[in-house]
Amino acid sequence: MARILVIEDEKDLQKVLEFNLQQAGHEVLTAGQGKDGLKLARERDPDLLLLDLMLPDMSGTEICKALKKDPRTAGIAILILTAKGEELDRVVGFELGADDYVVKPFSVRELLLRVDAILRRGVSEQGGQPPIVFGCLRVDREAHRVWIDDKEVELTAIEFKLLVTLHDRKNRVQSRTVLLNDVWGIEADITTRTVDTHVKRLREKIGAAGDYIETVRGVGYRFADSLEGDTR
Amino acid sequence: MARILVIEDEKDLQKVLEFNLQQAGHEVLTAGQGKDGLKLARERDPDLLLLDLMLPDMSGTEICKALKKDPRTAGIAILILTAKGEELDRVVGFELGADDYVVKPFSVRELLLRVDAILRRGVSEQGGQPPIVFGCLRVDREAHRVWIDDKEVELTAIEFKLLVTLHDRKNRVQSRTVLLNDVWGIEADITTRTVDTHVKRLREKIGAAGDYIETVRGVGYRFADSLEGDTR
DNA sequence: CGCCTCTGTCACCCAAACGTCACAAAATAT
DNA sequence: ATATTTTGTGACGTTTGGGTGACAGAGGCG
Repeated sequence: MARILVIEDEKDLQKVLEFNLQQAGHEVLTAGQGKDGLKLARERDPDLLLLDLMLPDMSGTEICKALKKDPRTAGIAILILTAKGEELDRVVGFELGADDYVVKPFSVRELLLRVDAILRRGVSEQGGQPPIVFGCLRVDREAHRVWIDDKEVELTAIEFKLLVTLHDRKNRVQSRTVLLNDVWGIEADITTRTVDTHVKRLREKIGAAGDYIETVRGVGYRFADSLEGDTR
Repeated sequence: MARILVIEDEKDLQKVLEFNLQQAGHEVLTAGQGKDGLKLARERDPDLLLLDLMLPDMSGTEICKALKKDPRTAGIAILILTAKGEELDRVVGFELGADDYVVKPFSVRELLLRVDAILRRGVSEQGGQPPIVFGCLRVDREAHRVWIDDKEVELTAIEFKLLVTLHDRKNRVQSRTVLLNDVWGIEADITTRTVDTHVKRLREKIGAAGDYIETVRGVGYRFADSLEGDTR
């Protein structure tokens, strides 16, 4: 299961994609315009973007560029939907950083297979992200290992994901709802102490680095953005 | 830059591959049939062959065999393109001397990455990859032989490939999905204990070196990156 | 100062994940 | 053809991790 953003102005196609992707067990976000799409991409941090190149307000290539330029969104895999051979040529070189493309008209089945192919690699192991080194904390995403002051600590899968997620959204408060959604991949069901408990365990395990995770009362949790001195 | 021969009967895919490989700076030759392909391979001596297994006139395995048998063409690296469901040949192709295979549909980016990986090895040439010597473990990739403490152990084809794959991705966790795709060459349908079982058999056979293969609960398996307690 | 809400903490129980085994199917050798 | 090896799969037992609810403590607000 992954979070997939579809940017496509043609309503029919949008519906078809949405339905089929959901059917395949994915969470689907949709946008009919480039501007909305960009905003959604930044806010919701999807795993994969299905991008129509021909949009009413801006070209898909611009979107592509914009996303790849920003480190926070550069990790999003992009699958381009393109209609014309001419467009194809420009994109195909992957100068834009797209992972794959499909030429319209395509069969839905074909598309789904490609989506799987991309997610198979992308979701679990994206080496494209910046390494995590923050104060006494060091994280190897690919190895799934964490060190505090050069001493390795063992985190469980969820603890690891929680840490990485918070760190990647440094200085932005994450509500429990958002965390449940992104780390656990479940719908918000806020009556539990699940998040708190895991934050507690995480803080405990990472010792000194536990201070980097700040509680924002009434809102959620936040990874500190700088080491000592407070707000600038 | 390298010279790459593509043997693929599906016209669309052929075009896409040709374009992208050229874009990546390679010289590309194409053939739609096995016979033409063999001829080209002999005449032009490419560095790499992208080989579809399902061809109109002859099977890809035959081509593979023919090329590997002739010392003049035995040095050509081969990357097999195989469709899902087209069984066989993961092991067969491997034993025939293919360097890698990719399951259709693949993302173009993924393919390009693999092509690069193969060519990179090819540069240093000589059966290519760095030799595997790690602790008490020693592996001869070409001879398909494995020693533990100078004592040879017999591995089956899959066990061997599993070991090599894990080792080549030292210190990077490989999920079962990825392993199924890369070692077995099948789409991920995880409801089985296939990977576990093979890891178990492998660990058993390689004795002391079994410890090098670490389980990362909730994620996958990982080959240790150094021998003892490590920091860094 | 007191109340109320939100968070930290703990211990328990269940379920998911893994290791292991045995067996059947498939491939391969004889 | 039969014998043997190799592989995939379902069942089972074990372990670990994670969700839950209760409770205490802290922080905020009037």
